[in-house]
Amino acid sequence: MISFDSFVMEDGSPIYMQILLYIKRGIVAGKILHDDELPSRRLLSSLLGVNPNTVQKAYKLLEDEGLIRSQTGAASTMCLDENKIEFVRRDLLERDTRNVIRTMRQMGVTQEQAIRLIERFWNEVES
Amino acid sequence: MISFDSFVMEDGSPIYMQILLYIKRGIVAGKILHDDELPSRRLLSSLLGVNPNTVQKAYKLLEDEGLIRSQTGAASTMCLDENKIEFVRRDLLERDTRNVIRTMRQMGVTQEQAIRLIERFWNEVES
Amino acid sequence: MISFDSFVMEDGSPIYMQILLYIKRGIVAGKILHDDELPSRRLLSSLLGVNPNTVQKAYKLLEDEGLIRSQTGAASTMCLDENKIEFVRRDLLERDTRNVIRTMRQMGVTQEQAIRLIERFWNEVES
Amino acid sequence: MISFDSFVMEDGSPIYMQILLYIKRGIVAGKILHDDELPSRRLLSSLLGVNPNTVQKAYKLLEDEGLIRSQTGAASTMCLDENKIEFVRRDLLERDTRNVIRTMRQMGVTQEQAIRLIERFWNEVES
DNA sequence: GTGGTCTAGACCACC
DNA sequence: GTGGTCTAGACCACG
Repeated sequence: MISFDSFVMEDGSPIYMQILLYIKRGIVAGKILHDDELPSRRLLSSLLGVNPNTVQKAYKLLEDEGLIRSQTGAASTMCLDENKIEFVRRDLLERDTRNVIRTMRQMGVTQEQAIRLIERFWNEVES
Repeated sequence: MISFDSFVMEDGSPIYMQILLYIKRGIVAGKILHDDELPSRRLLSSLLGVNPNTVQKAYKLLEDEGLIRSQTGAASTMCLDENKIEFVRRDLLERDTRNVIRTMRQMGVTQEQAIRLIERFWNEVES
Repeated sequence: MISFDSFVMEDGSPIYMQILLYIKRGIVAGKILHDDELPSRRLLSSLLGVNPNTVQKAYKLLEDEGLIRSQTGAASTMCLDENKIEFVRRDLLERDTRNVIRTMRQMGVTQEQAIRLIERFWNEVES
Repeated sequence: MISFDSFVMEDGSPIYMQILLYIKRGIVAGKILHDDELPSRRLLSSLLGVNPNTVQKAYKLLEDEGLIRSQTGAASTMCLDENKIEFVRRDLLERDTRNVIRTMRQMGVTQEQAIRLIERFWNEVES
């Protein structure tokens, strides 16, 4: 069963999108594998303290992307292969990195300063 | 007049918030100074391809924070001093860095890999 | 459920203000009581042929005044006590009366003529 | 020259509309007559403390209704006849009276109470 | 279904 | 031209 222990809710972006990205990042990290079972809508919504509809929306989008297989009466499972994983990896890793860099540069931070910032805060951030 | 040349619109967060943060990051970068003139709501909205009200919302929030001075019939101007700038800097730098790190860790990226990614993409990102 | 049967839309003042005043006048009239349920934003907006946001604005202002209690997923309800009712009564009765008198006097109508006009039209106006 | 001494600015309705109605009510009152001269845009705007454009807008609407005659280089003058006056009278007097009555009835005020209110406040209201 | 927010377009008052 | 407000429509999260 996929763990949501390290899920941290932020505000500013829709909850269903945060759930969706959390799962995609787990795929990139290799922590979420083919055939892994997802928690039920009901269970996850109670874990995260959100509405079941919100979880449903995230699952639905992942299913539309072909990353999740749902069947009534049984747990949804991940439906991955090397191609999909590679696609998600490229998409997320590059996009996130580029966003970081753009943000830092907007603040006038140099490459060296950015690296220093990451080193300084790396071990403080809650996992 | 404050330049929005390097503004890049993303999705996932409200447009008015992206505008607000772009300005705050310019303050941190030292590219936006006290008494600098802001583009009018109409001009900026047409530059960014959004509704004037969306710009208005960003400006209004900055005015509520005391970072902008508005008077009808004249251009809005920045209203900064050392204290305000330092406050914005601390707020943004930490928040952005922590977000980056959390995202990276969710993707199973180590500190060393994160630094490598930044080095690799730093010069590719449009300024 | 509070009735809006006798609501008549005019132009010249913002719709959200007309809705707000209609409710306040119902409070003064004793037709709207503590714990009465308000129609939902969507229902009322469709009844009046306006946008749900316009209703939302009126409700929000009433909530800010403490006259309405709202919670997502449930109907909004009136939140009244004797003090609030008396405050609204004094505010509205005087303000409306003074406006009437100023208008009439601008038109050169004497007190006697004004009373005659009211007597003449009183029973013609739709309730 | 038409006097604006008793003009009282309210909020909630556009200023240009208040000016327009003030003039129409003066017509109804018989205080404004055919061929009377209107103050210039510039003079009236400074008297009322508003923008010349706002006065211009009111004058323009009155001109469109045929109640005002404008000619460059000379003062605008009222352009009235019995028909127009009667039309304005019916329009304003009836509309205002009906509005008053509807407002009062919404507040649960009886005809007798309404008359009492008017008698009570009549002499208090600034002319 | 409920309340709340974000974006959009038109209008008002001012310079 | 400027800043500000009102109305409108779509979307989000919740019950």
